[in-house]
Amino acid sequence: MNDDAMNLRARNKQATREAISHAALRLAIDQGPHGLALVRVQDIASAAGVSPRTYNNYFSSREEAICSFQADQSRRAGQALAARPADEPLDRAIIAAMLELYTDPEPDRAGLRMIMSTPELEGEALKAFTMAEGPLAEAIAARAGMDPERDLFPGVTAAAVAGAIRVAGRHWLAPGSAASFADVVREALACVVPPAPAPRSRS
Amino acid sequence: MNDDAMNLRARNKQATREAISHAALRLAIDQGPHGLALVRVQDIASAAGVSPRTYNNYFSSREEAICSFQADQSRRAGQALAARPADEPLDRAIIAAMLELYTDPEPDRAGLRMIMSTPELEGEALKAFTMAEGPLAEAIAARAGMDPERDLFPGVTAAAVAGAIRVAGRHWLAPGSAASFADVVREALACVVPPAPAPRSRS
DNA sequence: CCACATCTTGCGTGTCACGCATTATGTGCG
DNA sequence: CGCACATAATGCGTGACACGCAAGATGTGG
Repeated sequence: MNDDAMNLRARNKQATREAISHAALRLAIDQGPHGLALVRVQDIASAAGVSPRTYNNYFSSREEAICSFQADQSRRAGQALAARPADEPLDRAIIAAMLELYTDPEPDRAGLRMIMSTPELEGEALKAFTMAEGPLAEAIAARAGMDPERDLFPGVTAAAVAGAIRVAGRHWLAPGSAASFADVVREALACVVPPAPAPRSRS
Repeated sequence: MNDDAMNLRARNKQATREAISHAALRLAIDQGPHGLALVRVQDIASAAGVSPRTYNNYFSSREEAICSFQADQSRRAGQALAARPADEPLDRAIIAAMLELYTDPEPDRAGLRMIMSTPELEGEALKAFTMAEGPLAEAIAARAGMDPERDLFPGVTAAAVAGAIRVAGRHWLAPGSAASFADVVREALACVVPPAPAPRSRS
């Protein structure tokens, strides 16, 4: 009961959080990448059914609210990789994990285009994608038997993977690309993922 | 004469721009990563010897002003790579160019630490490092004989390189790292730079 | 059913970005 | 050598925002 009871409150919080985030992204998409300034905090709050002050209890900027979904997704990158079977080679594990995480439902083109090609959102969008790096680096280090504090490989590889997915997204949004997002991500990751992880420990 | 005359105006602009940026970074460093909110626009403007309104003619946020130096540096990444001899292999060219650009004067530890480990600056800092990617991708594509619009390799590699340098910076700032920044960057780039560029064109 | 914790809300405040009009500072030409 | 023009700097006013604070609403547990 403790769990259920606590979960009730926690889920209310989560629900309003998602309501605000969803409303913010929706309104932003409606106005398009060039009219983001027209999306007022008041609009987001009322669209989410909360007070403007409450909105500010969950997010401290419009940008943060709009990119919240992307940020949450990136935060799961670590556990996505950790969930892969331990005997899978690193490169295959990374590719499989990232495909699961980012292409399980094909991303919403409008939403992704909004957060990736709106100048005012660039900073928050980069923060959102970069949030994958920490957990990813931990998971990579665990797999390669390295110390993420001492060895550069995990952190650098994580950054490369996150960057590859970001570039894949940009490419997928570009006009004239008929490929599925999964194919683009595969091709992008193939450029940076080490076929042989070369798990040398630091000298 | 046209050049000199025009240069006078342009150099005045550049000078005030640098004055503002420098003052902003200086004040931010003085307050430390935890007191950025105490750095008022008015302070930056008066420290730079300009009006607060003028400050806002050059930068539209404190964060942008503080990270301006890093952004300018990143913007030169493309030409740094393009300036390498054409017969140099891609991996060596990238490493040499990045070492020139980012380690020619060893970075200022206080400044780098400020922009890399201040939460409020994270978005702008990422934008600053990411600004290297576009020009870098162009230069890589030119070297590999690829089309940066169609092939993913240039863009992904550029993102990986920028990410590697960012991670190298973080590692270099961590306590207990006695290595020079150049060594850290070398080691980081070794994790992502393709020893053989594998210049296959897209099917 | 009641005391407590947590969430929501309204209000006030200080800061900020920016449009607009005015003044100062270079620029090029007659 | 000035004089018309372009560009930059400044002052002012406005609208919006983030956030601290305290009161009210809503669950939570005994």
